[in-house]
Amino acid sequence: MSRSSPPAEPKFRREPPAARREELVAATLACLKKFGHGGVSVRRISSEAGVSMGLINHHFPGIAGLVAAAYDALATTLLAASRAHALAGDAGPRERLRAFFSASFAPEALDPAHFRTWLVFWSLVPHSAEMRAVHDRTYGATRETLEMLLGRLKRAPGVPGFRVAPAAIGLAALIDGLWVELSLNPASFHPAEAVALCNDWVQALAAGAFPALRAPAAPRRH
Amino acid sequence: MSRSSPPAEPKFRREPPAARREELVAATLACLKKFGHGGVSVRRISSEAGVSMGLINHHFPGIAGLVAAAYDALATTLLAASRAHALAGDAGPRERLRAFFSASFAPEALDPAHFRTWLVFWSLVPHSAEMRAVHDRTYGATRETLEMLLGRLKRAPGVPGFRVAPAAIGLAALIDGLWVELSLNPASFHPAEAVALCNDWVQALAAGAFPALRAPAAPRRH
DNA sequence: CATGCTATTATACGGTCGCATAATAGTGTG
DNA sequence: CACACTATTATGCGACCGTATAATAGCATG
Repeated sequence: MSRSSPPAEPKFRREPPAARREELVAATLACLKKFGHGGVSVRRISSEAGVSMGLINHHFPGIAGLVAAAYDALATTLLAASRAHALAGDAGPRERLRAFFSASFAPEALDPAHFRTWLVFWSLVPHSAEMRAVHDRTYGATRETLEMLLGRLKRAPGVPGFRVAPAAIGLAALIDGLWVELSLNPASFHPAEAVALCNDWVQALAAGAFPALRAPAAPRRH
Repeated sequence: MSRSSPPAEPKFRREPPAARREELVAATLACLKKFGHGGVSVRRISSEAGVSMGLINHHFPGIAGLVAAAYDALATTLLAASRAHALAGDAGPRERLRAFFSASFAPEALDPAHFRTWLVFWSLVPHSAEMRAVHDRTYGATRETLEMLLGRLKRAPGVPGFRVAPAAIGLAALIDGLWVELSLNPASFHPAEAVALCNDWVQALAAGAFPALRAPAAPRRH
């Protein structure tokens, strides 16, 4: 019957390097979500991607470079999503910030697997210049987004001046700290409480209640 | 000459289990500081402690139990130190909180090796009931300490009422978030800025600038 | 000084790791 | 249709992992 006809399916498909790299990055993120640190493994990632081991070392200088690429991809994607969420529609500065907070504590952001992934990235930052570069760029972009949103708040009527840069640092830290604890123990407090704490922080800022953040550009008139 | 006299030094010393366990915990902390995740290794820890591999499995059910004991020991020690630092002398509530913040961003708290160690603990929490228990207890103790310090602030003259429990959650998150970012990139901002941001948060709380934290026990009179 | 308990050591086993190497095979080009 | 290019696979190597096992030896007790 079909014995003489060789199977038409090729054993593998040759893909352009860029596409294959994206596939490997996606597989890396999947493994990090599933296994955390244990997911940083050539064998696991290649198996997840459905390719052989050697392909990773062919497209990347090593597993460290692949993880850095994954870090970059995930961080960029998530920030873009939160940013778009905050900038959707035409709302006031407080509502936009509130939207950003809601996105930061949405169920998918509090997925334990997501936290696992992030911990892997963080633990690699001190050991790899490439990871450190990705972190610095990502954290800088987050701060810039918050500075943009806080800048709109600052220009709102009735809001006293404040130094936007350190304010963004403080707000980013508050968000991250709440997110970490909520990821470690979802029962510590309710995500809505986290959003409320962030909103309160913004309210206090807009009320000029943070002495050290008062703008030096607009010194007190004597 | 001395051929016939056997060496007087015994090959090892027999120690009571409790002392040996403490030694192993100390060696574990040293390895976590040095190697991060790579330090979670029977061989490395036993080598650090100067004992043989098997001793770990003799005194602990496995390496997970040992790490949990190390987590407990370190967290308890650090919190006690910060607590003592905040309660030293006879200062006002704001000064005590400031002392707590200073301890939280002191050079030894920002040691990269310390951060590495903490990341290992955090990454193990989701996978181990024992680690989770230690975290819950530790985080609860931290919150209680902050609640105690914030309680003193609340009772200070001229300070409007506020809900202490969620306030402690927010303050703990702010501290942790600043500490994480400072550990990831010491150049992002200066530790003094972190202290200033925490102090500002306390000032705003004492000024009643956090709407959602206003005490429900003193509802608005109509 | 002999004896027993057990803390401690030494070793072996099966497994996974990253990486290097050589062979294989898809695929565009002549 | 043959060829060359290289993406891809398959395999092997040395190192480390955690744990189980049996042998060793410190030390208290009689």
